[in-house]
Amino acid sequence: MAKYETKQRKVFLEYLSKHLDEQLTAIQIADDLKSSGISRSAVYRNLSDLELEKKIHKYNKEGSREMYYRYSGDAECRDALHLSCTECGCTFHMDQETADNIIGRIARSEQFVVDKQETVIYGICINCLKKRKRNVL
Amino acid sequence: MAKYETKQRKVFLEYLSKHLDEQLTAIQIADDLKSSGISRSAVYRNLSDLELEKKIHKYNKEGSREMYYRYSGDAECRDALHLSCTECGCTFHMDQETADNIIGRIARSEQFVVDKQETVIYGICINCLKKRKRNVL
DNA sequence: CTAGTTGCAAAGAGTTTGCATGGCG
DNA sequence: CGCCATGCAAACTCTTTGCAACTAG
Repeated sequence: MAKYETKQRKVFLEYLSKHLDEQLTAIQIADDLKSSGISRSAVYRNLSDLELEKKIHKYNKEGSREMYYRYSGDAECRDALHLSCTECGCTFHMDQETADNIIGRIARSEQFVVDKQETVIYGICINCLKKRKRNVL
Repeated sequence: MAKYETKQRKVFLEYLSKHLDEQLTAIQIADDLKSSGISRSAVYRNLSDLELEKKIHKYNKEGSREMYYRYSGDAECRDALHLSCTECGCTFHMDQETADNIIGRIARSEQFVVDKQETVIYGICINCLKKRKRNVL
């Protein structure tokens, strides 16, 4: 897979690099790339190629029907444990030391080896917490 | 919602209680309940009612198109942090002390409040690890 | 030239919905 | 009796696929 560097694939990968770690649906991507002359099926096919290469994470969000894709092309991004805010959708990496500590602790107390790639920890980020407090006051 | 106790709903809830914390697809459930005379749409409708009541968690698994449902009707189950094996699909609760410790640590070092209901930690359980080792040897 | 890639439209799969019927309270 | 829930089938949405045309190497 991904043997030829077509102009569609080039534009597609460029697009993803600009949206590292964002939560995107296939249709969002396809719409954004329509003007660049990339078909919906090319988007789907390239997405699933990347999924097989483990460069993109495919998942879904509570209550929605579509799949979401999170591109984390580089190794650093792939090795990190992700935190994702259910309110604003922002996603970021957990500090490595904290992550390693947590994963070690789970391994010891639960005999369970965490898969960093597969796991996303959901919750509320500090900004959304602050916003909430503001609205309550 | 859920104002009348129909015989379908009764059977449906009974079924779920027997499959606490398991990963089920709507179609699996519908198939299992077909013989009890419950239609596919009733299953879907009851599932989404439960989702609104936060008694069931809806999500999807990497690489599959359908949604999975995990019923955790009782409060204890809802309050626990779940670990799920990507190999055998078994799901269980993290020890409360460990969970609280981890969540506290993330709150402090990342300023991020984990949502236990929404988060599932994926990885490999001890049984599957052992199986793997056996196969390697 | 050969094999991978694309675009289109059609097929698929899972889920949702409209409407008439039936059952709970 | 009134309202909610059910069943059926049709509608929908997102995704995948077959196939012919195209293009990178």
